[in-house]
Amino acid sequence: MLPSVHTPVRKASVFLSVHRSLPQSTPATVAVFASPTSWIESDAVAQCHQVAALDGMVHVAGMPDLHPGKGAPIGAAMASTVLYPFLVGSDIGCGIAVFPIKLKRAVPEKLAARFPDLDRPLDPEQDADDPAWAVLAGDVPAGHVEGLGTVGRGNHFVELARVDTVLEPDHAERLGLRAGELVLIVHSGSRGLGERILRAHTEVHGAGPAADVAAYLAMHDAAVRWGSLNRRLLAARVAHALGAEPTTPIVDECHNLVEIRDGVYLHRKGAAPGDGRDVLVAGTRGTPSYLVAAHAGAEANHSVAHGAGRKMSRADALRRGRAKHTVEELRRTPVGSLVVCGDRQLLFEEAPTAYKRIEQVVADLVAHDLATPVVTTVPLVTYKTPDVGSTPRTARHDQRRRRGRV
DNA sequence: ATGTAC
Repeated sequence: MLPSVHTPVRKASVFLSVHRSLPQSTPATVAVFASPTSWIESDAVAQCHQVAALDGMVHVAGMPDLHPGKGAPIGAAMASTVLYPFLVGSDIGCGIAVFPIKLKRAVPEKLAARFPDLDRPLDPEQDADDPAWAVLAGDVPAGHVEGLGTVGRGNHFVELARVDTVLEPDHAERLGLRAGELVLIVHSGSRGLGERILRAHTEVHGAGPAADVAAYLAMHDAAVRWGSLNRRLLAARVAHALGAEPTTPIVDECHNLVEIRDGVYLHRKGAAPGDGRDVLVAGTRGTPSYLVAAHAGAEANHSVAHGAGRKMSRADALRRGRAKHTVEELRRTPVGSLVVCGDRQLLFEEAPTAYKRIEQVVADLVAHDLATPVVTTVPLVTYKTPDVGSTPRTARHDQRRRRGRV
């Protein structure tokens, strides 16, 4: 239920709340694009108002996947005359890309076993014949070679999915998508690079504005390029391992970044650019995703949701999930897909029940005229982190292996 | 979400 501080305003048949945060010389507006029945935590709305009270803030738009983050809400687009690095967060350049992939047969059990270890960085010797290297033509942004080709943790994943329902046939055709065809969906960011950039700022300025905007933006832009490059590396790596040709993405939008738009800094944290772009709104490890044509206007800060959005904190998902689910039912989902995840804790944290219903999130985007669904995709194999082998390993061994030293 | 410290 939405907190009482919200003043619901009926707009046609949809719900939208717009109000001002006081006191401030030029008060910022807050708008949350969700229906009254959608699950939005009051803590997340409170974070929107905290952000709205910051110096220079103009407008805060909460997406239907809005949920509380560390200091700032996730699923929000925040326009300000001042650039705040913490409103982008540490995973600068995180985004979701969609790559067509052609496979003769798609048996989840067989393909799951063929996924490469995406915790291990690309190795010049071990992966010498990997076509992923071709993606690296030219310089690596910021010279950051560490972690290239790794997917990371948290909500990041690489998923082999099948195009299911085609809702906009002409648009789908333009993207080269037909029902039954396969895609790789890659959700990953700038790994250690973005984290390093935010930390360098935070150590000196905390949650304050960027002191040297040009310097921050130069590093930020490199992290955004690094993230996109890494998604291509990941897709090429997986395609190679599955015996398919690497492809270029038909969709690749970054949902953690800042851009200069209409003369202000538009920070996006878990909000994808929604101005005439195609965006993959990720479901969960066990539910469909929606590829949408986004057409969000100024009131939504030209943004759309980036996924289902967490309904439970990681701690709650772990505690409640252990009582509710077995590892087996999380590894084999209701839609028949497999989840490759050797980390039991992560499996519970990322359980579909820990997330909002993607159908409701997309319905909210549609109701507010922010996006039009083009196709749905259904997972076949979702890769999170390597399956644990039969040989017990020490934590130190796992750490070394992730860094490519074993 | 992250690398690192506990």
